[in-house]
Amino acid sequence: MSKCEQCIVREFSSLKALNKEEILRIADCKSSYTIKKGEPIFSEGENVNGIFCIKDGVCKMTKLSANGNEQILKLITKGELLGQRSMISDEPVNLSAVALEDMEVCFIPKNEVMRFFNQNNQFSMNVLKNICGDLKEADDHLVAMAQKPVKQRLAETLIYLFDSFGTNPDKSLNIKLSREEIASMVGTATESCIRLLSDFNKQGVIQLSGKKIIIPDRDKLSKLTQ
Amino acid sequence: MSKCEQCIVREFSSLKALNKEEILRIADCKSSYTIKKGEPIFSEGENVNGIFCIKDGVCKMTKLSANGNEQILKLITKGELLGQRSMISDEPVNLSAVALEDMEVCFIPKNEVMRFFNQNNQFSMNVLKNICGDLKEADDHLVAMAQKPVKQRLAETLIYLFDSFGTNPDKSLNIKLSREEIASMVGTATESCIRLLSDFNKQGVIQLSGKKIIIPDRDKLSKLTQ
DNA sequence: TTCATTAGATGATAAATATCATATTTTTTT
DNA sequence: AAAAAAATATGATATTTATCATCTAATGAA
Repeated sequence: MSKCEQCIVREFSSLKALNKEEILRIADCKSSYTIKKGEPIFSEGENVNGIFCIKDGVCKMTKLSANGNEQILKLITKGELLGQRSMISDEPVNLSAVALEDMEVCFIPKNEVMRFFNQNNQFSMNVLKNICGDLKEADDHLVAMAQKPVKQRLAETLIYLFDSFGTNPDKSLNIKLSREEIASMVGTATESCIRLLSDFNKQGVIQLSGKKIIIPDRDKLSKLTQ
Repeated sequence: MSKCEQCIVREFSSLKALNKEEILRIADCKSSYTIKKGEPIFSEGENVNGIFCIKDGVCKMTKLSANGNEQILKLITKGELLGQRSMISDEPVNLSAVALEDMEVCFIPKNEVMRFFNQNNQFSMNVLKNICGDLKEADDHLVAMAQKPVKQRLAETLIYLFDSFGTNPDKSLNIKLSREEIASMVGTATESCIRLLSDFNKQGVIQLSGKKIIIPDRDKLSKLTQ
């Protein structure tokens, strides 16, 4: 069992506020899991009772809409925490987390996290600011969904992927998503998404090569978001 | 200047965690304002540096989309607080608040609120839980916007208004909104909104009488949301 | 009250998006 | 490697939604 001291999650998340002693305590009580691509870390409605540290890999945060469609709200990647909101609200999680690639995660039980939360002011402030950031993002996202047409939303989604995951040497997006998954980020039908990608390709804003999406010029694509 | 002790905001908001002494302190440092219908309490991008208590009246929380349309994200009514997220993130507000009717509000400067925040654990926990609730709501709302057609979203909006503001004796919604405002809650064109309201009327799910919207049977309307 | 202005309503039409069908390509399984 | 399955692509069409035009009703100012 690792000591958590060198963990990337400690480096990048709210946990950076914890001191050595507190980190050791976590190392003691955490449990580690490997999640295979396609498997859930948790599912909408579950009682999670703790938070997950994403040590490696990427997952999608999804919610089933009433008509059975899955909406992807965001992607979470290594270094981040999952389940903070639900832990604080003391409610079941409202989103599912599903691995997009094989993942390494750790679980820290609620009572431990809440101990730090109550005794370490910097930690609780970090968590709070994180959630505030999520709320702002959610509001922005909501307005885009309500007001922007599919073409603009698709462009925004591609920019989001570019900014969050960067590109490979060939400038293809460094995140593996099916067209169906991109569509459910955008909030549109898979065929519409494919068609628009194809249009972007013809316009020269992106290049499609197999299922790879190449973004030669971020600015050019970015213009399509407004 | 009132003493805040009997204030409805104290009764219903996070402020209920404050003790008598703390409330007196607020009474001392607060400033009271009357906001006329149509006027903003604050606007997107402003540095607010404190929170507002809504003593009376209702306001809309809006955000301008890139194409110049206003989206109404939610309505805030008496007893609630405004500006918590922005104060905690130490950022300009990301939404505008505009009075839908004449309002009574009080402003509490940031340094005072933060003092309570740091010294009164129950208060900070209340604020945190509030923001967590907002985040959950925003996620749900986002999925509805992305996945549901306009007709369903309109029905949801009417249900939201019914549940939040109730009805007059004639079962008309007890909140005054123009068709344009309803449309910008739903995220659609004003004409489309009017047309659908007219359809609902013909279907007998609602009744239109002047600009009043009468909801004789919540359940019947509720069925249109799925 | 009367006029002017704004809000609401509705038709006609255009544009955006979804759906269904089917072909092609890619991936997985055998 | 071959066969099967799944994902991607694209055409045809239907449905949804927006836009523009025009009319009517409601509201506010003189």
